[in-house]
Amino acid sequence: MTDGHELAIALRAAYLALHRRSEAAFAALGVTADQFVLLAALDRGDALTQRELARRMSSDPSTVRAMLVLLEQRGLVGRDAHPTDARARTVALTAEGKSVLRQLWAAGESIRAQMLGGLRPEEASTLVAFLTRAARGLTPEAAPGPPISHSPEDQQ
Amino acid sequence: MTDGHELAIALRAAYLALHRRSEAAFAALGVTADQFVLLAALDRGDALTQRELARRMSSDPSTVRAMLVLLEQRGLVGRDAHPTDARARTVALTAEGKSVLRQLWAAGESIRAQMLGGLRPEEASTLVAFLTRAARGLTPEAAPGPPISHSPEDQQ
DNA sequence: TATTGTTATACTCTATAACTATA
DNA sequence: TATAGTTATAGAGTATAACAATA
Repeated sequence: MTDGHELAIALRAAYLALHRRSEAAFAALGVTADQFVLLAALDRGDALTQRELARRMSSDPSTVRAMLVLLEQRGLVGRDAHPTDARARTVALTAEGKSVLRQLWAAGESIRAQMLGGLRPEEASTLVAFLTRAARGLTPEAAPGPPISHSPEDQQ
Repeated sequence: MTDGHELAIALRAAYLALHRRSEAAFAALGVTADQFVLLAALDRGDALTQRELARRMSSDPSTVRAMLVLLEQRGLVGRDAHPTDARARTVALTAEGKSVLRQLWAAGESIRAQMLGGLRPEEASTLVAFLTRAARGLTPEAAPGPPISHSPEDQQ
C-alpha cells in the first residue's frame, strides 16, 4: 500500500537531491539550478514571451521576470520587442548565454547519468510517464477526467 | 528513449505542482508546505535532534533551525534539552502543533488523492520505488554500487 | 578532535497587488 | 475588457562560515 504522503515525500526527496547536486555542479559557472532550467527552456524555444517561458518552466511570470533580470545583468539573455505584439517582449539567449549553456550541459552530465544509473531504460520511461500522470492530477486546469486511465503508455 | 534531462524536468514539474497546491491548501492555517513536512516528520519520530530532523527532511541543519524558530514562535513546536547529550536539543510537537497537524492532514487530503488519481495502486508503488532508486544515485554518500540493482526492495 | 547547535549574513525563488500600456 | 509586463514589497528556504559548548 502506497499512500499519498509516501509518494509526496519520495518525490520531494528525489527532487531536492537533484536540485542540490545541480546547484553544486553549476556554482562554478555562477548559475543556479533554476536558471539552468530557464536557459535550457530558452534554447529549445527561442524568442519566447515571458509568459510562455513561465508556463514551460512550471513557474510564475513575476518569478521568471526576477530571474531574467539577473540573467540579463550577467549577459546571458536578451529581451527584445515582440514583432507583432507591442505589449510583449521576446526573450532569447545571447551568444555568451549559449556558450555558458554548453558548459552547463557538460557540468551536469554526470548528475543525469547517476540519476539514471539505478534504472533500466524502460524503467526511466515508465518513471517519466508516471510522474507526468501524477502531475496532471495536480494542475489546477486539469479536469478530473476518467478516474483511472489504463492508457497505452503503460507499455514500460 | 528517455534522457536524464527529460526525467529531471518531469520530476521538477511534478514536485512544483505538488508544492504549489500544498502551499495553497495550507495557507489558511498559516503553515507552508515545507513546514508541514517538518511537522509530519516530527509526528512520526518525536523528540528528534535537529540534525536527525534535517536528515529525515532531506534538508540542512541551519535551514531546519530557521524553520524551527518560526514554528516555535507560532507555538507549534518546542525544544528541550537532550536527556543524555548536553550539546543537543530535542524537538517535539506541542499540543497545538498536534492539533494544527491534524487539520493540515485534512486540508491536504484531496491533493494526495488527486495525485494518486491517475495511477493504479501498483503503479503508485512502482513510482515510489523508482523515485527512491533515482534519488539514491544522487545522494553524495551513495557509493556507485552495482550499476543496475534489481534489489529485493523492489517488491510491491 | 569531532560534533551539536547558534549566530550572522546573503542570495535566490516565490508570489501578491497595484499599475501602465496595448490588444 | 482582457492581456503582457513592470514595480514594489514581503517572506521563506537555502547555505556558508565562524563560533561556543560539549562529547
